[in-house]
Amino acid sequence: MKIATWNVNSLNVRLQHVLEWLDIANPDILVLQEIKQVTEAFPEDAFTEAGYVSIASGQKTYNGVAVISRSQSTDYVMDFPGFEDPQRRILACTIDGIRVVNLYVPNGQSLESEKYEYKLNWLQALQNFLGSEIKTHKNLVVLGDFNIAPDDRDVYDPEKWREDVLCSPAERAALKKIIDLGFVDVFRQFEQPEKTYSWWDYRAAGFRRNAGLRIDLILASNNLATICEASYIDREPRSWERPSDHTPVLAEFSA
DNA sequence: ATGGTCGGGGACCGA
Repeated sequence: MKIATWNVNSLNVRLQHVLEWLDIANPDILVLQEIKQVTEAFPEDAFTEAGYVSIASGQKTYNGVAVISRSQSTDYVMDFPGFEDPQRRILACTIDGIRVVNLYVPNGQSLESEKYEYKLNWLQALQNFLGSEIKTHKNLVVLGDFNIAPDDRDVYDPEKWREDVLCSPAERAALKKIIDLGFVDVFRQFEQPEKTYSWWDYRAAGFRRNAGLRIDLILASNNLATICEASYIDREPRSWERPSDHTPVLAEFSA
């Protein structure tokens, strides 16, 4: 079972990249963020032709999440219970007995911004939701664009980013509380090359200089983590023409 | 700086 996450920064623009990558990587499940289109515009037929079923939760212009899978998905959740939010940032479903939670965590903009407050509130709602999900689903995988670099190892220039959004102590503490519910950041279960990132700024030749961050994560429940056989980042699509600023992150599970 | 969206210029958003 190969599971992947990719923030595509507009599926309208990136559909051919996604189809090409599905053909190369052949994941069983691919979750997407920032599809930036209304649900009705989601290109379901293109994924059907590629041999996948899909489900999307979109909105105009911003955000939007989708799940593409070889097997049918069921039991959808597209909102945190009791947390009013017009922004489409979560899509939970069950596939082949695995509970999959696809996330597009708010960016936060800056530590002084109201969007940062929204980010922290959103992370609290996520923690509440996952606290309940993990009780009912032994095999749970939570993956997506977390917009948090968990550790200084995940930042190309930690000193520069120390008190900045994506790296601030409050965000990292919120992530730790979520992981402490009973998850493993599976990428760190395995030996990895130094300076491995999942996002690079379009500006100032970020990718060429490898000035990146690891902010796209795959958290497996402790039970599921025991059958995780590999986790890695595929830099290739970031080198394609007119790429997303993120690249796919993968994990492989036995059975 | 760069890229996407909406809209028809330039503001907003991203990380």
